[in-house]
Amino acid sequence: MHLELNERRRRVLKAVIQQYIDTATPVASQDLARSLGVSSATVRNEMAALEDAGLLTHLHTSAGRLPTDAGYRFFVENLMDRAALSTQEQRMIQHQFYQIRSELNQWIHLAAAVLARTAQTAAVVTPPRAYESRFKHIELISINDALVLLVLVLHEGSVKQQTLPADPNTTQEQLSRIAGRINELCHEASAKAIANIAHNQSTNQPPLSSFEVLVIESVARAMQQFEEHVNELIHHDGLLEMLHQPEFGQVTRVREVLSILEGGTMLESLIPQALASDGVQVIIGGEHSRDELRDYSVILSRYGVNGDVAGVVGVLGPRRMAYPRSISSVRYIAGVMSDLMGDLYGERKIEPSE
Amino acid sequence: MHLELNERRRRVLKAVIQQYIDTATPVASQDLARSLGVSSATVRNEMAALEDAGLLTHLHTSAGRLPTDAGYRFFVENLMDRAALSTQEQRMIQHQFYQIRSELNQWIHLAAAVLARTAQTAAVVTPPRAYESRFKHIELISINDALVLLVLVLHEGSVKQQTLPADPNTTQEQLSRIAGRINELCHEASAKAIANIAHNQSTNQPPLSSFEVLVIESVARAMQQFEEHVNELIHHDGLLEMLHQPEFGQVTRVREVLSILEGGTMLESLIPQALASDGVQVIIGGEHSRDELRDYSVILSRYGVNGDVAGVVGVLGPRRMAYPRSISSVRYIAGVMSDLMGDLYGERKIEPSE
DNA sequence: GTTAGCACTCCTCGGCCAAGAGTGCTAAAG
DNA sequence: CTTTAGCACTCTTGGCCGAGGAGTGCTAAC
Repeated sequence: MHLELNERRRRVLKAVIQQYIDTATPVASQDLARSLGVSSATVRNEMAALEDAGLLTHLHTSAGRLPTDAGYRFFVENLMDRAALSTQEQRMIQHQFYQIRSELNQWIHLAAAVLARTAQTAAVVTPPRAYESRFKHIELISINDALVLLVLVLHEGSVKQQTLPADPNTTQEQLSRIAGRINELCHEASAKAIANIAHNQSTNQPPLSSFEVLVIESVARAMQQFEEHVNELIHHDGLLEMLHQPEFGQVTRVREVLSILEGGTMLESLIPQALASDGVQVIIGGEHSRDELRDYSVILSRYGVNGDVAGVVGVLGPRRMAYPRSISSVRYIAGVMSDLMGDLYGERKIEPSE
Repeated sequence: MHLELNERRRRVLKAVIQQYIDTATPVASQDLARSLGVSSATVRNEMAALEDAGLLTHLHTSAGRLPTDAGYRFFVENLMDRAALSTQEQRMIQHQFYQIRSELNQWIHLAAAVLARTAQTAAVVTPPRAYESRFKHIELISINDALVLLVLVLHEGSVKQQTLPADPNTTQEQLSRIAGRINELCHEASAKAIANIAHNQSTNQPPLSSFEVLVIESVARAMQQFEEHVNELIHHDGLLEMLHQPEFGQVTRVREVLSILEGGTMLESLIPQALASDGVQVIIGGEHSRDELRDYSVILSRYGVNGDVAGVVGVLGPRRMAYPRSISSVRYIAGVMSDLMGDLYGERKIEPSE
């Protein structure tokens, strides 16, 4: 991967990629001659060499050069200026997260919005998910004669709600007592452990009422669903802005992007991969085996608290993407979100029990 | 609006519109001659009359006819067959809602998905919102030494969560006691009433601790925000499928739709209008004053429990939309959702107090 | 009132050509 | 051996033209 390239050849490659990212037009030898202080013929020779090396290509004889996947890859790994976001931008982002730090379920909206604006492409964010969710607390609230609202709080802070049928005339006091008992029974338990509590009735003293069993089973089911992330949704933002990029001149491109985002590729393939990796993942075009990604690049990072709970944040854009800026943005925002989550319950890791 | 049109002329108009909806191609006199049992010349005469009446138009001399806004309007109000969904479809939809009836926050996802598939256009759904939200219940859950999770349940069943800073070493028992006191203080109260509780400290006996005031203020703020629907989001689905329609041949169309959905037109203009109206609203093309809607039609219906809590469900598509099917779908799904919400807490309306 | 016939209009699409962009090669210069 | 000027060559792009075709509007006959 790390090819032998002399200094000037690297400069040419870098210049081609930067200009192509900037203008979306194949770059001609003439364009670089001036800034490199050599003639266009010399640049052409260098370009031809880079093309032999598989880093550049061109669309037809009389067209300028543009990078291949390998070219972009080399750029990202060896050539690119790793510019961080300006401190001003960092402050703004921090500030916005600070504003809503208490509203957990707005995080993903904010993260997607900020990332889309900062990286100037479409952003994707998944909500944080526990590897193994642990029970924290339930609450039972009477809604009317026959219905009860079950609010389930999981350890990493996510809240699930559900309604359950109840015996008529169950009072709120009774419900609170029941909730209290279940909270003790299920304290810190995993989904499996809770399912067992409902099934191995005999060990419970006094035995559980049928309503209590129903509640416990509902809790177990909700936690299992949560772990299998049946409900996991990808939130995205910035699609509209991305459509102004020239690569989206025809509607099929738009359809491709939408079907990557909403049609499963993201969820089935990219997100799991990002969850399983450390650091920022950069996937350029056809490097990924999924054919529908051929013309797109994806930059993803896990965020969260190590080994405890994690989500994914990142961007999706055309292969011709502002890699330096996008990578910095993804890295920075993943960091901010991880810090915030650390504040919320990272400490618990250090002080083992509550 | 209700023009004088003889029977045959109505038949011609209806046939033109149905065929145009079907094929997206201007319809020629020849196309209708067979099915109407007259010659193409006769059809042409009728078409010319309909054009004079402002119900049809054509793009250039040698092109077939297509409906104007007024033509579609006449069709929707006087000509269209009001076919209900098949009982099989109805059962399927009912069944799907039944499956997730307990998971309130999945309703809008399901509704949008089902509607998009049934009506075969893009669907939009807003979550149910109370006209004036009333306090139901809070719960305070210790997350770690310095942070507390506040879970707020509103009367119509929605749940808000928020984290608050707390004195170190506050125990869960203390928090539960505080929650209990606040639950009593705020019982069934409105946002304003709760804000007053926090401000008119003097009336409280014993006086509220600073943490209690913080909690109450947070509750009041959350409820106010909820009423002003600062956070109200429109969920949509089916965009990808709609892009296969021939009107989306160029990307500007896609941008237009996205900016209607996400750029404010929906939220600022259409949703409030639908919330304020009874029944199914049909807005055809330029009938609405917003220029960006010129080429689109919108069908919206309020759903919910009358005077208590309501949301909006509907579809957005090209003007050439399958009105009969879309209108039936929107009406039916709004009905199903209203029924479900009625089950949840509509009864309360009949039995005045809890 | 209906319809056959026909002239007329306007769009669509393919082919063609000129202009332009940019390369690759060659041969000369450094 | 590297660099560069020069030039022929290739391929795209955009405009233009003209044939073909679709569908109308009108007129005159039924």
